[in-house]
Amino acid sequence: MISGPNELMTDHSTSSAAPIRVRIAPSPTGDPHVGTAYIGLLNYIYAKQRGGQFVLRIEDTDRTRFVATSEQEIFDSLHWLGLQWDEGPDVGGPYGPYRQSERTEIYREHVELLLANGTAYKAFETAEELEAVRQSQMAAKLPSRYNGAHRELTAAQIAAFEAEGRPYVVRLKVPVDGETVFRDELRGNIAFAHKQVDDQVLMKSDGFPTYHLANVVDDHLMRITDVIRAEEWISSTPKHVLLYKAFGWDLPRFWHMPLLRNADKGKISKRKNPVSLIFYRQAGFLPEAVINFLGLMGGGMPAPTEKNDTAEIFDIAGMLERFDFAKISLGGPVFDLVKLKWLNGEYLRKLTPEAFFHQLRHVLFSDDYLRQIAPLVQTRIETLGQFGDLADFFFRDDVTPAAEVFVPKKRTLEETVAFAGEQLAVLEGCDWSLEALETTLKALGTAKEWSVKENFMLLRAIVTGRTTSPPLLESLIVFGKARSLDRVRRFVDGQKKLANGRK
RNA sequence: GGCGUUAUGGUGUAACUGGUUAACACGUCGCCCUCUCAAGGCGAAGAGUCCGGGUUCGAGCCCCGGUAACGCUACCA
Repeated sequence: MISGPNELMTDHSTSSAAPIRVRIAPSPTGDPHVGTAYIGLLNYIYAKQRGGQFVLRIEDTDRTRFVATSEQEIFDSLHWLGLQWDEGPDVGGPYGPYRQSERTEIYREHVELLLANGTAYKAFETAEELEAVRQSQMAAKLPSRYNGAHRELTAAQIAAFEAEGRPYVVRLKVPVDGETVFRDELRGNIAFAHKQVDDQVLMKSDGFPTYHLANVVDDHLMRITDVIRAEEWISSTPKHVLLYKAFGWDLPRFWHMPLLRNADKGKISKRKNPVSLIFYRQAGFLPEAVINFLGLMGGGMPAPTEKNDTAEIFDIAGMLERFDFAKISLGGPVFDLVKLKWLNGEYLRKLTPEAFFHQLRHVLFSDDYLRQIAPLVQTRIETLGQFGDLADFFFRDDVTPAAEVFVPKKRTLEETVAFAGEQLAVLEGCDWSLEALETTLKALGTAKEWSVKENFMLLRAIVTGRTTSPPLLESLIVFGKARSLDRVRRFVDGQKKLANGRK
């Protein structure tokens, strides 16, 4: 029985008695992401339109990618955008804790339940062994999937492995035959044959759950009624459905939202687009404009139909009034920076002169920012009037240096641009501290046989637009990782475009 | 490779339950305003709705078959 999205939509809008509860579950693994804001906004709107609750949960089960400062930055960025949650690690709530790393005992108990009822099993292979299997499968052009070697271990075998003290993971025992069908509220029914569903690891050998387990357990325990998340989760939804069944729990509704895209249509990524909310804040985008723009992505709002119709300009209140989840369009929208800038300009122009001054004063020329810049220039100028001669790049958006400025004497344009690309790559993964920047950059220089001078001068030219500037590394730190990377990325992209144009 | 999702100008969206020359915004180009640049005003180009069949008096909307893009394919989320 196939039912269309519309039918699905209407059958719960009137019935569902449980109070609506939704959540976002960002991972503290780096800068707060624009995709988190997008999904966060949608969840917020959905809950508030229905008198429901919006929950923020921190998905920090991956300790290898954990970034200590990230959680606070997620809070700050979402608040900056005007999103507030009813429950979360910082505000508490009746279903806490809201940080998954503090719920490990809960997951452990739940895994025991699955082990006991036979819907999960222990597997003792090492990560290396699994990787080898995967490689050979790929080489043989077979679908890479867990081969199920430890699926039917006897009690004696398990006891033996455990006696050895061998670490193990717990896997979901996906039925061999049949299929799992679930409803996506925007698309209708989606079916996956069980042959296609892997025996997902639920509990890692370090005792932490994977997303799949933690997410299902938490959503159930936190009484989440609607899971509104990105489309990339569709393929793992059958695993989640199987888990709900294994526990004997009711399913939430699933809404998979289209993925934000780069201009080349790929899933939005930092290599091709600024994705850090910190970037948007520091670069002087107004939160109202960012929210408005996000609200435009994927439809949902009534569109303007007549000339000079201003329906495209709206705030969160407007979205609460008019946003319609049934009208979401499913094609992945391109995150078009050009249109975002236009919108931002609209908001800037609407500001009163006093409010505009306030923005300038507190965003671009904040005391905090100036205080960090001041020591970098103090010994290098003779009148205060020269400040701008040296520090202009801290306040500019476009510093594009000419080839004469950035290409070292003994290098060609091509190899220079290529090296800048290498700089970008290593900088992306680099901790934004003096020591880390210095060792990372120098290591790259050594590897590619670029002298420290060539290396640093190139980066200086890219970031400051000049060959003379305050100390490079200190400047990078003050200017910030998000904006510095954006500058390098734009430089590399721009030069590549020029090169293509010459061909 | 396997599975899944999606498909309207360059971009974001619109087109009521199939009904006249596919609409609006961004961008682009031109003109006006103007000391410049923006803003603002006016105007233009740009899609025949991924392709091929079918149903129908009539299809962007329905059906069938392709194609392409994207996503997933981890002891990441």
